[in-house]
Amino acid sequence: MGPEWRAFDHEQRDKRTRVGAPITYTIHDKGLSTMIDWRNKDIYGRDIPARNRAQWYRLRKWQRKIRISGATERNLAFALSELDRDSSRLGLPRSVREAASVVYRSAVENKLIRGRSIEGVVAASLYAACRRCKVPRTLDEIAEVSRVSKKEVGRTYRFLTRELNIKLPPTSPVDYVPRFASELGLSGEVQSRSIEIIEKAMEKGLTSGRGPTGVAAAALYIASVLLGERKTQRDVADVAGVTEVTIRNRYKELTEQLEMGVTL
Amino acid sequence: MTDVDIKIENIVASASIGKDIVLTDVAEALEGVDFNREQFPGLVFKLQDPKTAALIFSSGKLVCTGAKSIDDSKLAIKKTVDLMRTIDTEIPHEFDIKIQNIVASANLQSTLNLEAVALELENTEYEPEQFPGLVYRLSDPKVVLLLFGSGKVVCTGAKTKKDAKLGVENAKARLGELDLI
DNA sequence: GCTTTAAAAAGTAATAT
DNA sequence: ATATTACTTTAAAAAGC
Repeated sequence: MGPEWRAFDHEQRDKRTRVGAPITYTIHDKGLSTMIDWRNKDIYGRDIPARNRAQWYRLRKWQRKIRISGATERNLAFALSELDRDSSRLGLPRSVREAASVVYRSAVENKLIRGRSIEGVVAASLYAACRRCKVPRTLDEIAEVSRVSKKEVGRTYRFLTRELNIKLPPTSPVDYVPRFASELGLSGEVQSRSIEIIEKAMEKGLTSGRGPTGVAAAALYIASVLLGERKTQRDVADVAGVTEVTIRNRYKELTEQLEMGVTL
Repeated sequence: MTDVDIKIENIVASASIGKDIVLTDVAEALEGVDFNREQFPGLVFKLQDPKTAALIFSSGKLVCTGAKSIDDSKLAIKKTVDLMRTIDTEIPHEFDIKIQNIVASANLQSTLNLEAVALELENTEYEPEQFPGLVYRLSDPKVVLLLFGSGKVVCTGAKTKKDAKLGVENAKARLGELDLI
């Protein structure tokens, strides 16, 4: 995973360099930039002739706009670099990263960044995008790669979804199956069986209030045993980020309440 | 219409004694006191009967939590202030007590499919990854309910027992209207 | 927003036996 | 492997950072 995301990261960094978007460069009014005095004086402190005042005001107004858009672009560039970093560390495809940037940009357009950190809004946008794209990451995983706490990612996510009217259903355990199965090296048959188990569980109300990752982990564990590709609870627990106790609890509940025979 | 039994689990009340308090004096004279000004400006005093905790501030205002009934909450505050008066005899005998929040639990006697409730019911938040309960914000009365798959409910934010009960009843009625119960 | 208090719900986690 | 203990969420007040 190392080389891949590094290459990804470098590609993005190079792209940014090519388009010349400043990331960390502090732009003060140096170099080509010229201050337009806020008093009606020229650079020698002389009053500006009345006939030139109108033009002076226009220049001042124009500069204000430039300075503001400069800060906006600088922040957007920083946000996008954060998004690239988080996304690559999570091994997310470009489409998800782009979906997240759409959420972030609309957050900016709706002035939702005020009082919040760019990192936090980026992390929450990415969390939302992952869910929307059906490749969910847990709040813990998002918090791990960003330098935002789980609490703040969750809080900002709720704020964004509420303010931007983004309606996302709770994450389905089904959406975790492909990723977990892949990391465990489980076949497509096991994945299909897991999904069947989860759907039956949902119909019988066995998923209400339970963590999606725990349900997905238990379903994968059961399916792996049923189809002769047995994985240990420890291995499944590790990829799903839950404890063996949780897998055991879900496993018991599913085998008891669904028609499955004891396969332990 | 739908009679629901509510059990009050906790009450938060506040009061304002008309006089400033020297917290260090109270801390030395009473037992069951925790006071770290750097950590929190209020002095924490735990009363055994009614089993409550009071936060006492130098301004003479205090907060009482933990009581299971409005009467207990008021009694706890009076007992606490009586103890404070043994240190400062100038403390008035008359002062107002205001109930700020009531937390109650109830049982809808019917399991709930939370993912369905999340889809149909308005003003809800359901994130099972974070918490097993579904958060339902009611506007009339203005309370917040936590709905669980078991049918158990927690209602908080009410200032009267009537509103706590009404909150659960209105939530139950709404769930019934949407065929979610 | 945070700090502190109390309490319920049910799931999950960490630690003890 | 099971039994505790503890933390997640909700509301509200207090004084101050």
